[in-house]
Amino acid sequence: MKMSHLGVEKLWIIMNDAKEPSSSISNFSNEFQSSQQMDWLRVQDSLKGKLITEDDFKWRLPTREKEGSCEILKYVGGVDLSFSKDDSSIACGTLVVLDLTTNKVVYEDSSIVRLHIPYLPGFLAFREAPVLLELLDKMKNNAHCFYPQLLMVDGNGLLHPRGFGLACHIGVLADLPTVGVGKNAMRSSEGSLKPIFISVGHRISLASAIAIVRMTCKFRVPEPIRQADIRSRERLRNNQ
DNA sequence: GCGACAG
DNA sequence: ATCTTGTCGC
Repeated sequence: MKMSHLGVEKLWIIMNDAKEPSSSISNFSNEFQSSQQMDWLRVQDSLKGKLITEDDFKWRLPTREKEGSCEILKYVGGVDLSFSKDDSSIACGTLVVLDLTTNKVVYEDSSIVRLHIPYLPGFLAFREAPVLLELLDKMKNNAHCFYPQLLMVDGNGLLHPRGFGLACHIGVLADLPTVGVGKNAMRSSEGSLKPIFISVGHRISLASAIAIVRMTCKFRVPEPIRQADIRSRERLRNNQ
């Protein structure tokens, strides 16, 4: 009840924030964009109702002690998009899966697409999620044995103006535990040299999210995301 | 009026 | 996100 109230308030604010444009073209364009954003706010609000922000998985973190018959976290996925320098609407979405026991990439798939949705702060998911969800879907439908038990997303989770960033969006729609990894804060906070911003995506607690990111960080950015980033850039360079 | 604003 | 050169260090 509180949530729906909040949603309505925000719609109202956006409409009243819209400045009066001088030409009717931009008037129409602005109104179109506003109504689009109203839809998006409703989608975010509704998906947020399904969000789980605590540990909700059957596996457990790898430890050095030998565990019983419990499933151990082994396959961690990473997703990222790269963009063409010539045509900024051309993007390559990439999904990789790392085996934590060997630290090797055991799965890689990517897709080059033309994006029609612009990037708008706070609405990144509507631009980037579709390609990534498709890559996940393809893997799941094939019942691939390396399908990730957890997914790291290049973008924020709860660290978002409405508490529903790209990592949450993908997590809920794919029904997969996700962790958000941001490389810039929405509100700049230069406390460290170059921090990364870890936030809860879906079906995981912040403590677990941090622990898992830690154990996959060879460099600043956790390896699953770093590999997705490197490989998507590479594919865009060669192919198309 | 100026700066901020995930990727 | 992308543009952009060299440079310091393992």
